[in-house]
Amino acid sequence: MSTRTDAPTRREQILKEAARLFAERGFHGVGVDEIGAAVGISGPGLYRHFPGKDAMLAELLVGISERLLDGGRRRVQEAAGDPEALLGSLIDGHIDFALDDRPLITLHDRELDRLRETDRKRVRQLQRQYLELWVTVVRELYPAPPEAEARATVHAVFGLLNSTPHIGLLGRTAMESLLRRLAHGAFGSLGA
Amino acid sequence: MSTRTDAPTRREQILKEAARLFAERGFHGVGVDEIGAAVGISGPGLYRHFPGKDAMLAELLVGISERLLDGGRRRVQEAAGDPEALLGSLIDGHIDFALDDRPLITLHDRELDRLRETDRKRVRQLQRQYLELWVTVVRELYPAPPEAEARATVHAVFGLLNSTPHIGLLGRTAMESLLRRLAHGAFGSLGA
DNA sequence: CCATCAGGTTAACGACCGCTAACCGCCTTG
DNA sequence: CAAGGCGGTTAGCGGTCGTTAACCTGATGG
Repeated sequence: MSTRTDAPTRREQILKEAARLFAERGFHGVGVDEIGAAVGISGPGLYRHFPGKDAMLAELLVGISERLLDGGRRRVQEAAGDPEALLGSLIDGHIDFALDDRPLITLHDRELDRLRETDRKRVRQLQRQYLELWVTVVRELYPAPPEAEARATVHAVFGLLNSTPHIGLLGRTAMESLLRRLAHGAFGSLGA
Repeated sequence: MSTRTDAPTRREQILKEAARLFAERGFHGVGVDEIGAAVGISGPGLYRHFPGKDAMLAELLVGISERLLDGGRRRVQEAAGDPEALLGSLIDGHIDFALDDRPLITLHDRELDRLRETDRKRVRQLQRQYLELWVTVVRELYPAPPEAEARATVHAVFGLLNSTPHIGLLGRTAMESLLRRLAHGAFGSLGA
């Protein structure tokens, strides 16, 4: 667990505020002037840090997809050979992500089509690989259902876990354990 | 079950295509010319049927919210006194909706903030009432969890059921029964 | 101590978008 | 058969948006 203590760079500030604004009002609904204002500079000043508005969205989506996949792969390494523990670990990791980076989780399946084809393909590939991690372990644990069904199940559980943006009043840890229970309950129904 | 055989009106064509386009590219990402082109007329021709682009989105969102709530209330009437059957009925109804009106389900929690305050409040109120239907029956069936938890659970299951936009290759009926099983599995975890 | 450069500023341009204006043909109906 | 309105059309206006141009300033380092 490496925690950063140094101040965020201007680039990072911009990305964070852009993520929040894009999630709130949609990519096309946010102007560069607003993003600039959110970090205390004015619109065109952003172009010292990014070649364009598209590039900000691209970096956000590629970034989150890479971090999700990396985290998933790390967990596969750690819990190799114990599918049950691994699935639990993947669920916990995804929940942490959904609760910590709410705007990014929102963007991640909402604004994908606003990317240039190159970036979009890259993001989709990363997402597919991440999903594949889940599908593999789900199929080890529940061999009965056909692959398409396992895939759809994982998708649906993602939808369940990512539903968190809408909610507030339950507290972080309570929400965490609730989502964990619900996800396990959903997967469990594959065995019955 | 009342099925319509008469041809759709121009208004209905417009709403359907607008829903599809809004879901695909976002409200701000679609121009009125595109919507017009999708129904074979050109941009400004739409203003013979709607006072503006906002009004199309408003009618779509209010419409879907009302239909969801009406269907839910009907099911509450039909299955009154049998919470288990009622929850099953609500789940089935929501699944039908999610599979039949995919673009609308997408819009419904994605573009709500693009509405004028009046319409937004109305939609939110309808959504809240619909959610309340679910929360009531869930609390009857699983009295242990506090209300906030029941509410978050219903939200999460909505996320699960609405995840269907992303998927295709499983076939309508297979998807239907899978989602039903997953939703019951998630709710079931509240009793353990 | 001056040159450089990173990181800002404001002005402005061209494209696009929602919407209005003005016009028109066709069906309906008294 | 004339009148009117329904449902279109094209032209164009005003505003906004992403981006570029030109300029400025304070810190840095040889």
